[in-house]
Amino acid sequence: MQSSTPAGRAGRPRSAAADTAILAATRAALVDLGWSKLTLGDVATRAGVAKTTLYRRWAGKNELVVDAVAELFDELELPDRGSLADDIEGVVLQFAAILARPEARSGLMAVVAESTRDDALRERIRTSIVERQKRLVLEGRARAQTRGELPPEPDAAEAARTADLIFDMVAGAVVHRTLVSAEAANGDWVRSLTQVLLWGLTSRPTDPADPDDA
Amino acid sequence: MQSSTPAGRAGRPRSAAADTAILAATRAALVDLGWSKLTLGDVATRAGVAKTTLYRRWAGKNELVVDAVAELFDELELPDRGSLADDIEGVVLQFAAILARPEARSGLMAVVAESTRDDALRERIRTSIVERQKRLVLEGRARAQTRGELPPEPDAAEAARTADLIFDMVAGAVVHRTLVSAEAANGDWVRSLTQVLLWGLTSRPTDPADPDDA
DNA sequence: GCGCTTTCGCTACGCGTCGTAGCGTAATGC
DNA sequence: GCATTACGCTACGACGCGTAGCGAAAGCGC
Repeated sequence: MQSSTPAGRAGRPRSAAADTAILAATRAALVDLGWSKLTLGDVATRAGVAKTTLYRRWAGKNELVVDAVAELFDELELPDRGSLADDIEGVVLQFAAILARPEARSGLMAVVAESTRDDALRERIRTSIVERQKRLVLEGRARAQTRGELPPEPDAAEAARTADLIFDMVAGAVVHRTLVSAEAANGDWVRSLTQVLLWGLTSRPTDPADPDDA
Repeated sequence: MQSSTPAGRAGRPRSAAADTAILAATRAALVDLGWSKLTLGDVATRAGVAKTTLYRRWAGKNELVVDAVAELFDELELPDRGSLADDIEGVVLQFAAILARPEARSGLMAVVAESTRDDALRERIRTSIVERQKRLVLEGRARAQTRGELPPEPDAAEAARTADLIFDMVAGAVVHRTLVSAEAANGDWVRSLTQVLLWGLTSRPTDPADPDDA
């Protein structure tokens, strides 16, 4: 986020209600118009605020949509379903359900596209969306380790690399399936994905990062 | 593509050179300006053609960029490197190299974003990019089967589903790694990815699509 | 060669959005 | 009450969009 109380001092405080109204209006506009036809003037009208107010809080369309979309992914949870496989399937289905919503589809990909030429924007996406949800991988692994389904990781750096790999594979596969291949990430598909992932991670006889076994 | 000879009959033929010049100019503009600041007027100037000529051939920015980017992915090849693991690593590294180029980064993600609200555009992407490169998966699997690294697939429908899953996982993971996580898909990472994928696919004791083993 | 057909380059236009400036007003803290 | 900041509103120049209309060029069939 970026508002709350600006910092220390006096003057009229920024309306917190305006923030939520603007972000909700942005999502509504994404549903109705999509990214390309979304205009800040329209968002301002929907939110019931002046266009200048919007520009005082966000630098432009990119930053606004990042914040509007980021809130969607905070819904993700990782309830204990008893096994690592079921945990993975559950969270992947949640992720797929979010990506099925039009405000997430068009908004997320568009800002990622813009972020390829805007380092500040990419960092904003990373901190407010990606890194924020990487907790799910860490939590799931830790839970699986206490269950005994995964061995403890002695090397912290290697553990971090593996977590990043898993995140990229899961998130990337679901995004590619739903947005590029344009097919639903239904139960069957998620089960297959989980199967491949689980077997690939658990049945390693040797350390894959070790070059002498390749 | 969409031009060549319009169809049957007389009149001045469309300049094939103009097509290639326009697509090259589009990629150059993507490098210099990115998707959002790319204008069709600028592309026309770079290509040395009139803006009206451009509109006679492409409906808009989306279709133009799809065609311009699609040509990049036709470079992908699958040379026989002796083993399935090496084949996978080779093609993934090629794919990553293409995605490292700025014209592919911003262009591809942007049109995918637009395609979430434009079925015709999504179909254009699928036929001219996605389905076109799925050949790599099929070819790699066939080669691995003749090597004896993979068992033959009795069920054709199941084989197609598996190929789609692999494609979504590989393409999605590389895209997510390079564009969202913004880290290079270098040799170490590709080896880890291949390792997980290979173990996940080969060490299944039973049919994962069969519900009675779940 | 000659005419028919289609493309091409060019200019000009109305339309919509952008992002900002300026001003008066509203809501706080001290 | 007074300084300070946020807000709503209006107006503005700039720019890209996508199209229309024109004369000229480049092929094909005869």
